[in-house]
Amino acid sequence: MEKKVSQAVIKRLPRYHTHLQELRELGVTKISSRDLGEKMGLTASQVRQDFNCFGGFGQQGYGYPVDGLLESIGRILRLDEMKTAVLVGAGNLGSAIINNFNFLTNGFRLIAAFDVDAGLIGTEISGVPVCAMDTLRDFCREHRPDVGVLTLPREYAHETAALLCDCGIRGIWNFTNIDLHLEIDTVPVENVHFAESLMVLSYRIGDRTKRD
Amino acid sequence: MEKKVSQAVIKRLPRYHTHLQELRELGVTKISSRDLGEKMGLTASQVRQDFNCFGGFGQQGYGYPVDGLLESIGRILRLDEMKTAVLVGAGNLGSAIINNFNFLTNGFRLIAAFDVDAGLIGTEISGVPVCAMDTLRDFCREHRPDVGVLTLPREYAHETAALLCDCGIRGIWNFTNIDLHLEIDTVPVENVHFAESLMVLSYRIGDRTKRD
DNA sequence: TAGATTGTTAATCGATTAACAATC
DNA sequence: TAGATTGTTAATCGATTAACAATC
Repeated sequence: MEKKVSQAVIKRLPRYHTHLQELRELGVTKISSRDLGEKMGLTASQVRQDFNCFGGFGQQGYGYPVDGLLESIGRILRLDEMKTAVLVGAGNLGSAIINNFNFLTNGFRLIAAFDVDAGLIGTEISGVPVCAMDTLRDFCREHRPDVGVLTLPREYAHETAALLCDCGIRGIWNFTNIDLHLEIDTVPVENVHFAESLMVLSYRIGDRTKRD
Repeated sequence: MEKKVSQAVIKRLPRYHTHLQELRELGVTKISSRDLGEKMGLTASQVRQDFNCFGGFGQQGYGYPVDGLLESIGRILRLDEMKTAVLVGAGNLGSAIINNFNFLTNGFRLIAAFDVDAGLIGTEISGVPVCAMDTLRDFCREHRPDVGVLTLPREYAHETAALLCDCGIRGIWNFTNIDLHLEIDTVPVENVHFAESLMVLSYRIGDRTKRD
């Protein structure tokens, strides 16, 4: 029953979720693999293969119920279970993420931020308390956050990641331009590397010029 | 001579670049595919295959010269050509990117930001002037920026992307939680979707629990 | 020359697509 | 029942890995 789910499929799950949410908002109650695929730029075959990694969500001759499918995918992604996160590095990027990113709709409660800046410590950013960096260890031991968000300068990324792992963190969301995933492979790491993304864009627009 | 370069290879190029930069800083002058692969979590074969998409950068019996390889990859990614960018939406996320992200080291000059907030218009963020949203069209016609950075509310993403395309933008760097790449396929779009990344992490830590 | 390591071809592996029987 | 569409198996395609001759 339990098929091994490939990385490619997992990366598509959030997109399915987003598109299904959109459909639900539009009042659509059922969708065929063909229509969903078309909307997302995938083949109907691929959509069905993807869903069947987790079991039969559809009904022959009818399609997939939007609500049920959305809930199933949400459960697979564990969006229904509330998890907690701490953010390390409450500077520009860190505070932007606190202010902008909706942790709650993604199943996370951001319980604290940490920084070395004395001017920030003791304040709140969008309701999230900013604590002193040297209280991070004790805080994690006490509150056992599930995920650590790294938005600090790259120089401190490794040691902080190590500290978090040491305190039993379950995952790291890494905004640092450093490949953490290689050294710490006991704990899953997801990277958000702005520069890599822009470089790919740079390559792709360059390519385009040649064609003109 | 011109092999088709796969998406997978292109996505690895920025990582090669970063790792080679690191090596150069450490004073390393040559590296074998085996050692580079080990450092990056790839096989030696894959490293050689990747580089040979673009031509023979190495020397048999010796390896790859770090400097030369770095420069070649930089040129492939067009990091050596200076391009220009405008940012649309100078709120929290937008200003964080302006303040934090080093456009210059990625071959871009951020020449202006645009917003509807009268309080921001006329100010500067890290030396980047913030202009009124309704001047965007004229500005683009005059200055012909290469890339548009979308950090505005998702509701306005589509119309703004359309406007930019209309003014001859060559690429879009999209921070909006919307799949732009499907509708506008004349212009390359690179997406930075925070939520998707966190959902994948959520899935992966969930998975881990079962094993314990 | 001997050792090392590339460039490149062939083999393998995995993911996507196509096809179709099952069934709502 | 007839039409539609899934679930699933088989075929294809592409990417990764292995192997090895070329050569520095």
